[in-house]
Amino acid sequence: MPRPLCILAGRWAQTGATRGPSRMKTTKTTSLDIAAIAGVSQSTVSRALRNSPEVSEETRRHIQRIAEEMHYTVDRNASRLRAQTTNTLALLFCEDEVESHINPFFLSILSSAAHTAASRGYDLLVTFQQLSENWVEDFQDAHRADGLILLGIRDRTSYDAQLIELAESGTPFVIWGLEHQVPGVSSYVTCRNQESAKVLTTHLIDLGHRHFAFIGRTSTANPEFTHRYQGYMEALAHRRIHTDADLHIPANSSEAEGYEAVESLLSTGRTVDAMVCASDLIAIGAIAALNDRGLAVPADIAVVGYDDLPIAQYMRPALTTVRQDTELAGQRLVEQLIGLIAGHDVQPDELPVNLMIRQSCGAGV
Amino acid sequence: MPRPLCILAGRWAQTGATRGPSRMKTTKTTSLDIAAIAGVSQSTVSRALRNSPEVSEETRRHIQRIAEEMHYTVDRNASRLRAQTTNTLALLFCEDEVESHINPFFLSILSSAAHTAASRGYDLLVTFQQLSENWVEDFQDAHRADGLILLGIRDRTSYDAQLIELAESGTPFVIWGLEHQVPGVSSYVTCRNQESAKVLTTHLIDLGHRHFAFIGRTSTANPEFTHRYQGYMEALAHRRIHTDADLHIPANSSEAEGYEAVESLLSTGRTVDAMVCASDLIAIGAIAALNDRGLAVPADIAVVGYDDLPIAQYMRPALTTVRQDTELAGQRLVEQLIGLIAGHDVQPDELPVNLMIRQSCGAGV
DNA sequence: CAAGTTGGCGCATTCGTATGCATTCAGGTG
DNA sequence: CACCTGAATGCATACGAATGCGCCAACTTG
Repeated sequence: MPRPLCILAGRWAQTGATRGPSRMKTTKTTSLDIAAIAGVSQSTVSRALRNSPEVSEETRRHIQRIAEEMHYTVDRNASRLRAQTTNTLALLFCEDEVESHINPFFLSILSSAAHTAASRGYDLLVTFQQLSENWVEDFQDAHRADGLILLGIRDRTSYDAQLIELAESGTPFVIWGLEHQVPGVSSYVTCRNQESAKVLTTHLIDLGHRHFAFIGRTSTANPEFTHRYQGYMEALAHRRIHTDADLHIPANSSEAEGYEAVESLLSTGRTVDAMVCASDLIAIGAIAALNDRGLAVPADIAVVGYDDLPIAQYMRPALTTVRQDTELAGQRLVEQLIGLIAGHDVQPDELPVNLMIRQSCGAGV
Repeated sequence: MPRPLCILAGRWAQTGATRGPSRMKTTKTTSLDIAAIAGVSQSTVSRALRNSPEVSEETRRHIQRIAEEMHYTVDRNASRLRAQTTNTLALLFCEDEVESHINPFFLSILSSAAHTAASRGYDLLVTFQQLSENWVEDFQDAHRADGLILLGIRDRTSYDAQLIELAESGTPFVIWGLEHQVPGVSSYVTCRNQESAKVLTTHLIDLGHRHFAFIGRTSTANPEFTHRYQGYMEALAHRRIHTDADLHIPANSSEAEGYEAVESLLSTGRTVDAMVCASDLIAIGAIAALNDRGLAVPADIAVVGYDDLPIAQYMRPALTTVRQDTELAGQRLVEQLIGLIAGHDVQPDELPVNLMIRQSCGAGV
């Protein structure tokens, strides 16, 4: 028996002058149209396009070919409404008012995260969020995103309450750079900050430096910098090198604060021959300040940073620093988040890093 | 007569163990729930929350208060499906395979665009798009976004066909840095590249430089650089300063190409005392190359860039460059796009720029 | 060969909101 | 006082895809 003859959905050419000027609008192609052409039901079309095992191989191919020919694409809003999902991940840059420009470092994470999300069929929503606002309602209740990626959370204390609320609401999320995990709900990705800072500092010691300073604000509030500081102190302790508390200057990650930190350090008149900066931005500011005081890097003083921004290898002297694998980071953030959304247990990642030895430490080529 | 007694929608506490482990799920609050509590119909709730003039001031306030107390938020998927809109803007970073890392310059545009979009009630979707893929179906047909913002289109020829297709599909879009307009459908935002390059070059001439080179690839393919080059040539012509064709070295916007360009320039043995780079990244690479050859900036040779990346003011010598107002750029891109979506006629923007005179040109403080 | 099994598909309903149209009621008019 | 007007609200449906359930035919099995 032949398939029943089908009537093409008869809704065409409603010239909808609603929006643009003179924008022609034939009614959009729907799964019903495809069904009619393929001679099957709409349900079958839906299943075929989602690769459900319930449709036969043959029918599936038939439908998929027609869909492609018709340039049909599943309407995401309808799909999402019905399935109660968003297929969207939200990436939040958490901003301080203090820090006006975002760390360029995050851009490469963003890029990698966007690629990974796309390849997994997820959309990526980007927002820049103030501390004060509350995300939970926005993202969970309004079905804006299935899960969150949090970048730039440096000040844990300010965020703690919100993180707890977020976790309690059951919204899956992953954090970059802060070891905060609620099994089944949230996870994190960090780099081996402490270990790498220790290696980096040891390298400076091996080069003969003995008078160290550390620039970067540490506190429970600032976990990455704190771990780097701990690694630094470990290396010094291990080699029995003394350092004073006033040789640790707080600074957030910006050129400006790096600059200021060095100015205040120099004004104390302390002797320093090596400076470990908690980020490249700080190092860049620090080197500028040193130059302005007539001090040469690395001849008079060695400086190292952390992040390996693209600029690091093109500065003169080129900056010795620690490269974090931002591509992997973005990828893992997304993969973990998708795992959490699917209800899996995921393991946090502590990514390996690479020491990039260049000239600013006095050892480079 | 009192309002009819209302029955609370009786759908609660279905423990849906579909997704997470042990994730409690009471049924989501809907506009029907709000309606029941407020003692009105769902339609009225919908209208009240959208501030429709059809509901009385009193009812509106009543409903809005209840909605707030219940932490109710409109479900975006349902709303979008019904209204056939997405309230979403897509921002595409158009990538070359060549250029692996994105210009940090774009990050600040992104940030500003995200803020502006949010304040207008739009979501911002970010993707990194390959040349080859076709956006039209994805974004228009699948209701992924109401309009597109295109960043990083440098090579016009490769994109032209796609831009035309996009315009024909009626998808509103705006482009950064490329003067491409289809009235009612697309528009653009650029900076006054030519004018500012002329001013910048004239400044170098005033400082006494006479032997110029320009580094940056120009072609119809690369409109921003081309305009900067034109401004540069205008300034030279105006002051009757001669320059040869081989003193114009092509380079895309990256440190690496800037570096190479200078190497190839120096290997020709030509005398040059001022170098105009089409972007800061190029200038950074160029300065590195000069240093590596033992040439001092600005003592032996002046170098200027374009973009005013954050790093520019912290290099030593600090880089003389042209600041583009990225905040305004992001804002205008979004505002134009929203205008186009609403069916308005919008005017392209040519934003003013600022000359940032620092040390690398030999004039700075 | 009858009875049970299963792969493949269709029917009907559902997701939560927006909106055209019908309805109601208060106030104004001739 | 009958009638009209308009403001405010309710009713019913549509948006387009996903999915539980039921049906049918083609098998398998004893």
